[in-house]
Amino acid sequence: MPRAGLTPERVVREAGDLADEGGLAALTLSAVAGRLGVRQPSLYKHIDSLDGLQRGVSLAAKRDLGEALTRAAVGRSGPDAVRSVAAAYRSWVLDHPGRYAATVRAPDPDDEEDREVSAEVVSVVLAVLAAFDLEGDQAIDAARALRSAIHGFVSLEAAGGFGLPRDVDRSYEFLIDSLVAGLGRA
Amino acid sequence: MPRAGLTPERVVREAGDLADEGGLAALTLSAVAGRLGVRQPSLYKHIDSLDGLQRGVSLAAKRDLGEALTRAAVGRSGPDAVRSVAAAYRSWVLDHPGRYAATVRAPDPDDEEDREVSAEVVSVVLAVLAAFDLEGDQAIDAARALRSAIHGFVSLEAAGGFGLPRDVDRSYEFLIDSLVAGLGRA
DNA sequence: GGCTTATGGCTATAGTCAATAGCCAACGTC
DNA sequence: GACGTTGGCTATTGACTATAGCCATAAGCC
Repeated sequence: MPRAGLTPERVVREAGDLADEGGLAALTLSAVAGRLGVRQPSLYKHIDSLDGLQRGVSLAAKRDLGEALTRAAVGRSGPDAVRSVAAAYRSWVLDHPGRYAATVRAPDPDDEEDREVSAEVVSVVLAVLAAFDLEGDQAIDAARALRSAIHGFVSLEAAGGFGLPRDVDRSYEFLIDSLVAGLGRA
Repeated sequence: MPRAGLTPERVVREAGDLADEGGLAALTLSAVAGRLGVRQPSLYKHIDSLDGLQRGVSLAAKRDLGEALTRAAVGRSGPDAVRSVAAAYRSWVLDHPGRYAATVRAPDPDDEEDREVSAEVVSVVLAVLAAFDLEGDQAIDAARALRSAIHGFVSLEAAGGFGLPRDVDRSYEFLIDSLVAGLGRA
């Protein structure tokens, strides 16, 4: 038996690709193994469980999303930065629907690594709102609001939830612009 | 064998209860059958498939949510109506997390019945925004924005996505108030 | 009441999953 | 080149969806 040269990283990457192509439900160990040219039980040499694999996909996705958001934020501030980050968020999700779905699963509250990468995403959102002169709790509220709006929109969009024939790009701009206009004037 | 007196409605209701108690993942035919005092294959006399059962749970949930929103809207208008509907939406979801999760699954685009009950929810949102003098596409944009914001917030909340120790009720109020303030000023 | 038919339970079973046990060849180390 | 570790493998278990086919109950009809 020649070795396939697997690593946890390769398995996680392939699992992410599979999820993006066929939805999170298509992420089965058999399917991942098939893609890697290996039998299903062999994966257990590299992962703990299906749950662990999904966690791996989720962590990698959050890291990647966080980097994309950071890139979108550099050199910008205020409403401009918010719009840029929001656009980057949505476009990342549309490119990686399955990986994004993996990030949504409720994490174990004392999963330190997960908290860390999640905090990074939140920190970009907080940083981008810094120019709005919100203090203390209001800054947290605003970050939650922006995250909620973006997450809600892209989730509904990904689930095919927008039935009416209205341009989705414009609706997204409207949402972000409205929220930006409303922050601090509530 | 005494008959258990099942109906599709009872099966769907029990399935919804199960989903609310243990999460959508806990919704298995064996578990539903166990609750109804019946063997798993017997359910197939009342439902088509697990997928069909989930669709049933989703439709019933959307109907129930729609009614709750309608009740919250009557006799109110403007920002007051928006806040009332938003509060009703969130509280319904917190009461029925599993049923709500069932509604999120991407429906078949030509499922007429699903389109109908989904449209009812959207129509409440549109009605509640009527006082904001938005015309044509802007009304659709605003409805999408409000739905996205609410859905995003409650989804993140249900998934345990708000780590920081800030009161969640107040963050929700902030979100809705900010959006209301921003509508029309974008 | 008795006959017929449709219906709603049941057992048995196939097929797909995740997961574990235990085997053996390939590789690294000395 | 021998040795231990590692990364594949087959076989198997148990949970799940789903189907096939049985039979008692309930409903309708004379």
